[in-house]
Amino acid sequence: MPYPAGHSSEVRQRIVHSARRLFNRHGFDNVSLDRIMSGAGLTRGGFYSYFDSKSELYAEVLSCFFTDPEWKNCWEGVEVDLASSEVGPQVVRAYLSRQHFEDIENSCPMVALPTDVTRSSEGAKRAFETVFSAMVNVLERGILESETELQAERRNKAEAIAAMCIGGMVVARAMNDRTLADELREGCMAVALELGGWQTSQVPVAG
Amino acid sequence: MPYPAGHSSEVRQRIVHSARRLFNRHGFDNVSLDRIMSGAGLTRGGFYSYFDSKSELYAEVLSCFFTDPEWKNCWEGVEVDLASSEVGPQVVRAYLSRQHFEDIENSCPMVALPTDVTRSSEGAKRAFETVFSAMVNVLERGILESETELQAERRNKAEAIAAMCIGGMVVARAMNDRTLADELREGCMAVALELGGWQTSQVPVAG
DNA sequence: TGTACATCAGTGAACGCGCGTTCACTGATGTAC
DNA sequence: TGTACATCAGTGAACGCGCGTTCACTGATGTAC
Repeated sequence: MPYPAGHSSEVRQRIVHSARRLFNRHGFDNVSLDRIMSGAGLTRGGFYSYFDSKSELYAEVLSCFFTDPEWKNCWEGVEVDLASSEVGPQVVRAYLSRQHFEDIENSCPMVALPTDVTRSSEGAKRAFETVFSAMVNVLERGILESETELQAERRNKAEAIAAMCIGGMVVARAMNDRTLADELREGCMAVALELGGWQTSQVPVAG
Repeated sequence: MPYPAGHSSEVRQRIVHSARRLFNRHGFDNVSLDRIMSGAGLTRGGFYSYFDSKSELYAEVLSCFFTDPEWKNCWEGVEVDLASSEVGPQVVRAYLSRQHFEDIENSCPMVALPTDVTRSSEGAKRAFETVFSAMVNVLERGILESETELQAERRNKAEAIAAMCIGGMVVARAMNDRTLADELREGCMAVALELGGWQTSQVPVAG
């Protein structure tokens, strides 16, 4: 055993992190193994000691996002405490924050890569599903059990809020006009918070 | 003038349509000019008589979607009448329909290509913005003026509904499990219709 | 402590391939007479 | 009506390039003695 135990898993993680940064910015297909490996401090050839093919990385990058303890620090300045009863509005505010909008490299891959996943393998889609379900679970827990809402209705709302968060960010990033993007992002935030019962209706001040 | 007038614009449209089908399915970067041109019944070399570069096509494909009279027939079986007072719920139902989910080639490019646009040129982003604004305008007009809602609030709601429609479809397509995708799509439809004031709360029957 | 060694993580040249783009050419077209 | 011609839409071979993947090799490592 010429190399210390844990060496290989540490290197593997470095490759995945490098890939996530590059994939988030350029998509699956516009990133070469050269760039991924040099981002991890290695050279091209070594890749195949860790993965069987490039596409095997896709699912790995997705799965690691929510399991990685790092993700909670991705959107600086926005606290997310999974145990808190305020977790619902916290997640919505963090997800639709200006920080998350701007920080593409550390972005949630559901915002940066959804259509890449659609065109990709079953494994990547399964990983996407898991990440999405995790997000919906967190939001569902955050919806107050007050009123006479049935559980199915709460689940339904949580899914819709998640879709609005992801959709709002995806569309905002595809726009050219920053003002329009901000308006959309903040509008989605207000409506999502109201939907979850976390804030009463509030009209954004017209510029 | 050895070729009839209108010949060149007819060919140009054939190229754009071929490109739209292929882009929608495979993304901007995974489609070669060879495939686009042969889809239009031509060969590679002719492309540069119509466009300066491949990326010039991106914006063109996006802009043509809403201006093209074809789009209203894209999602077979779902009537959309832009003049109708029922246009709001009609657009939501059509957009989140099973047909639109399945028909990727004729899909709205905002669902099939949003992250490709994010990584693309300013021109493509401007075109995306225009298509999105058109959708928001239609939804806004569909929101009843009843109640004391201010105009800014209606606009805000229309944007949020559009983001939910796009986000719901994007995420549903990235999933592996068809049942989960259907649940999400229908859940978003119910919540979007309620948000627009077009339907009272309705809990989907649990399987 | 010091030396020889087996291991294997990582290297980098090489492969076949498909891409976007260019360009000299072809041949179908409407026109002139 | 028929023939010669100028035009230019479309062709397809060629270019340079970067990619994913392979593989014979290197050299840093911990171990044996």
